[in-house]
Order: sequence, then structure tokens, then C-alpha cells
Amino acid sequence: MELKNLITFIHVAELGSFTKAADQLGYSQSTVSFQIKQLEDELDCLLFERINHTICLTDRGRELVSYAHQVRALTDEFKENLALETELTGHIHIVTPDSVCDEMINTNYIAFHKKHPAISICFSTGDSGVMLHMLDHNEADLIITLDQRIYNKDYVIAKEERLPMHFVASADSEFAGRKDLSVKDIVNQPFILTEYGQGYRRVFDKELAKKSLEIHPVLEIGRTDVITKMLAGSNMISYLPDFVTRQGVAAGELCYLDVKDLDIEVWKQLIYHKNKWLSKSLKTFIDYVKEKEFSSAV
Amino acid sequence: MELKNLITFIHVAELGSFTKAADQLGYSQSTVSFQIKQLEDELDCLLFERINHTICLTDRGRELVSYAHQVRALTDEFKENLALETELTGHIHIVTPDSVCDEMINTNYIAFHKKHPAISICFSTGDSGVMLHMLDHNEADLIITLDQRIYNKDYVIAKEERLPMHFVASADSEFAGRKDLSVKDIVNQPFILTEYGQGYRRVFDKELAKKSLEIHPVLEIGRTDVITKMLAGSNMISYLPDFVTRQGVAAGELCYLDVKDLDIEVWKQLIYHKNKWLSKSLKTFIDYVKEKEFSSAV
DNA sequence: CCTCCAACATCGAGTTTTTCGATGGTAATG
DNA sequence: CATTACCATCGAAAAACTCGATGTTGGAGG
Repeated sequence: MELKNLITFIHVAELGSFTKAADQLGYSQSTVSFQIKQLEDELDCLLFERINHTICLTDRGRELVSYAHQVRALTDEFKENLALETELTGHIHIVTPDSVCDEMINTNYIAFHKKHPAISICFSTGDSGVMLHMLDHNEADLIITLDQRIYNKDYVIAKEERLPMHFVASADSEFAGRKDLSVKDIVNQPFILTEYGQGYRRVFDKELAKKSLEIHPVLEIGRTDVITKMLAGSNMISYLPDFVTRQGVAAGELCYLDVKDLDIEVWKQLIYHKNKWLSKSLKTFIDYVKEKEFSSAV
Repeated sequence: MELKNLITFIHVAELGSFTKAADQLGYSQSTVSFQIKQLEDELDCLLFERINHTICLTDRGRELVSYAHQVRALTDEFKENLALETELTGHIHIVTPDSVCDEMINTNYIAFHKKHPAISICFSTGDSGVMLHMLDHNEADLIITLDQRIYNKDYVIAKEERLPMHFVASADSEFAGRKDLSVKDIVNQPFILTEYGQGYRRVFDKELAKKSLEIHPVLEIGRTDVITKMLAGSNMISYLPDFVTRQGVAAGELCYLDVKDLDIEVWKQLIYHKNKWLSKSLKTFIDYVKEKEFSSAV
């Protein structure tokens, strides 16, 4: 009972003629005969009485007409809905580091949700390793990494930008305003950093190790908002992406230290798996994140 | 979007595995891959995300699951109904000579209708030529002929019997009781016969012509009930099947004339076209007619 | 760390199915 | 009586389907 045969059957039943149906469908007449015969064999009943070269639906045939129309209607409806791509619904799972997640939820996500209330979104946080693993296991639709620049043929980098990094301290730090600092000058200061697993922290430690230096932070915490709050007015130092500290510096609470001999490449990347099916919802969300979350200014 | 592929798709979606679906369906794994790919190509969308050798339905895939289930349900339902052969409904068109029709409607049909109220039946009358033409054009489902014995490879003779024929006159006819009459003795009497087109009348005339005889009836009429009524008490003679006159003879109103030199073969046959689809209703009706209308006693 | 296993994709070969054109028979038409 | 229209059937050609083998990759187990 393949759809093709049912379509042919519908035409034959409507036109009352194998030949006409064949013409209409672009088949040869013998093909139509064969297809109808197939249906008859499969259903083990006669669909048309053939008396004197004219055909006439049997009762069974009439039942099949009704069924065939239902199937066709269902199919048409389905294909139409598919073509329409319906409304923007569905579920999206995005995983980011803490700092990014904070910013997104607080500043941008509310607007997105207002615009697309039917898209349900799950934000969760994780370090780079966890995020990539989730991508590989189709447990996340989309991730944002703050890490060394990732390239992998299985991933699509939807957008990326290099993040300027700074050593940051309280605006009233003893190092504030000092020119041409070296890492060595500050390495023994009390540091507050993101925990080791977090992307750029690993890069940071590695780079220091190359210089045979080591930093023992007094506090490790992923929440960069906590870090910046604690820096202000304290004697602690941190190493953070600009977007985290920019506001504090502008407000006169924090300052950048002028350390010249450490320049770490930290990238912010928006990544999804290359085999990921991009629904319209997901595309919309990706576009949103690309625009809102990535500064075109940098 | 052939049904076969949809079935495979349903299995894959349920089992979450191409391989398992292949096992369950008796396909090879490559076949299942191919079938799903076919669906994806046809619908121009990804149905499963393949990430790390595990598959996961996409939104489109989920929509297709719903559609595929609907189609399958519809198909199952249809096939089940077909197997059930539902109730006895439908329309049957039977054509008979006047005399048979009279008898059927008056005596038997009412009982049949009570037993099978959902079967709608159309009785109509016609002479043999018309009836056979209707059979050939699928305008009648079933006919009963009273005529010479018909054989044609396109027809199915559901039942037949030879009808005894008699010259009949009023019980007080001058020929009543006379032994060993010849056709010649009565050929000039006033005759009342069925009209020429009617089956056995044609045979009757032909047989007389062989003997170089001719009869000019004073009245020709198909309604045999009218004929028998007119015979009684008149000096007219007719030539009729036994089943028409039996009652009158038994009642002492009519008598058979003992004409020995004319013996015409008249057959009552129940015929349908060999290409006719015999619905259960039609079969039931045929069985009914075979039993009720054809005397097993003759 | 290495091997094996489980999955799905892909390819080419073999088989099955589908399609077509030609042919045949029959009834209606002119 | 020739012609047309119609459907069935047949054999050949074309297309589609199916399979097994192979490749790739990640995870599990030793």
C-alpha cells in the first residue's frame, strides 16, 4: 500500500479510466494497470470491475477511495506544515562559562524571551572540557567558550573574537598607574582567579609556567562578578577579560595594571556541532547571541 | 514518502537506533540508513542528528513521528475494516422478466428485506436482449432469463432449471381433457401470449415456423398474471411456463392441453457477469434467489 | 595504551521492482 | 468494414532497492 499507488488509484477512480489517469500522471497505461493490480493483490480484493473495457469501482474500491483521500490529505497537510516551518518553538540548550551566563541572563535574555516566548531555553554553565564533551554527546545545542582558540573539524564556529585580557586591581592599588610592570613584579601578590578548570585560567597558568613562574591564588571562583566586587578596595589582583572589568574601570573602582610581558590569547567562541540540525528557532537564537553577546567593536 | 519508509522510520525513532531497527525489520543496517536518507532527501530536512554514532530526533523528525503514526493508524484501521467486511450494505440491481419480478416481489422479497434491511435493491424488468445488454454494460448486477438456454463464457450461470411449458386454456375449454392434440388442432384458436421480444415467445414462434405454422395472438402482454386471469372462463389459449399456471390449474380454473408435438426448451437462468465483483451482500442475495426462486422440486 | 566492539556512512554488486512499448482482444463508432 | 478507444498481458529495459563489505569514530575493557 505505497503512497504512489494510492495516488494513482485516486486518479483512476476520479477519471474512471486507466488510460486517462496514465496520461494525467505521465505513466504508460500498462503501468497504471500494474499499479492497480498491485493494490488489488495486496488487499486481496477487486477494486474495479472491468466489464467491456470500462471500469467501475467496487464497494471495496469505494472504501479505498475514502481511505486514500484521507492519507493524501494527511500527507499534504504534513508537507505544508513542514514548508511553513511553523512558529518558533522548541527547546534550546546553551552552555557557557559562569561569567558569560551572568551577562546573558541579566542583560539580554529577557528581551529575547519577550520576542520569542515559545522558545524554551536552558542555560547551564560548565568549563570548556565539560562543554565540549556535551557538544560531542549532543547534550548541548550551543556553547560559548572563553579559552584558547579552538578549532576542530567537527565544530562550527558561529562567531569568535579575541578577548583583551588585563591584570586588574583596585583603583587604589599600589600598582595602579605604574608603567612597564613585569609579571614578576606582581606574581607574589594575593591573587583571585577563576578556578583551574575554567578555560583561560589553564592557559594563564601554562604561560606563567613557561616563564618558570607560578601563582597561588588566595581565592578561586568562577563567578567573575564576585571577583570584581572583591577586587575593589582590596589589595588583590586578578587577570580577567576586559568585558568583565570594563565597567568597574570606567566607574573608577578598578584599574588595569600595565603589565607588558604577558599577552595571552583568549578567545570567545560560539560553537555548535557540525551535525547539529539548525532549526529556525536555533538559528534565530544563534543570530541573537552573535549580535548581542559578541562585541562587533573589538 | 512511501509507507515502507515511514514504517522503518517509526521503528528507528522508537528504538533510537538504525541497527536495532534493521534487526527488528529484517533489513540490513545499510538499508535502514538508505531508507532514512531517502525520507530526509524527499522532505529536504534532517530527521536525525548523528553525533558520535548515536542518533537523536530533530524537531522535524519529531513532527514526522507524529505524522507517520497517523498514517499507520489509518492504514491499520482500513485493512481491519476490509478484513471485517463490515455489515451487509450496498445496492443491488436485478433485472428479470415481468412474471418473475411479480412473483419475487409479492412472495419472497419482503422476507429478504426484513432479514437484510441495509441492502438496497432495485428490481427492474426487461426482455432477454435488454437484460444481456445491461449485463454487458455493468448496468445490472444480476439477471434472470426465461429463454432458450444461454451460454457465454463471459457469464456465470449461478443456477438454472428447465421450465416445463404447457398450452393452457380455461378449465371449461373445448380442448380440455382431449388426448393427443397436435399444434395444428389449436393454431387457429385465439391466442394470448407474451410479446415477441420476451424470451420464450421468440423460441415458440421459431419452433412453429419450423413446422410452417404461425400463430397470430389476439393479445400480447408481458404480465403473465394478466394472461392467466384472462384465460379463465374465456376461449383463449396460451403457452406458458408451469410456474405461472400451476396455481390456476390446481384451483380448477385452468387446464393444460395435451399437446404432444411441441416441446420447447425454456430455461430459467440466474446470470451475472464473470467480471462482477461479488460483494458479500450480492453473494447473500444470489444465494437467496437461488434457494427461493428456483424450485428444487422441478 | 592498545584492542575490540558498537554505530552509522558509504560504495559497488546483485537482485528485485517498476516502467515502458508492443501486441491482442473487444466493443462502440462512423 | 475500418477505425478508435479501452484494458490486459508480455518481454525487455530501466530504475530502485537491498545487501555485504569496508571505513570511521568513540567508548569499553583489559
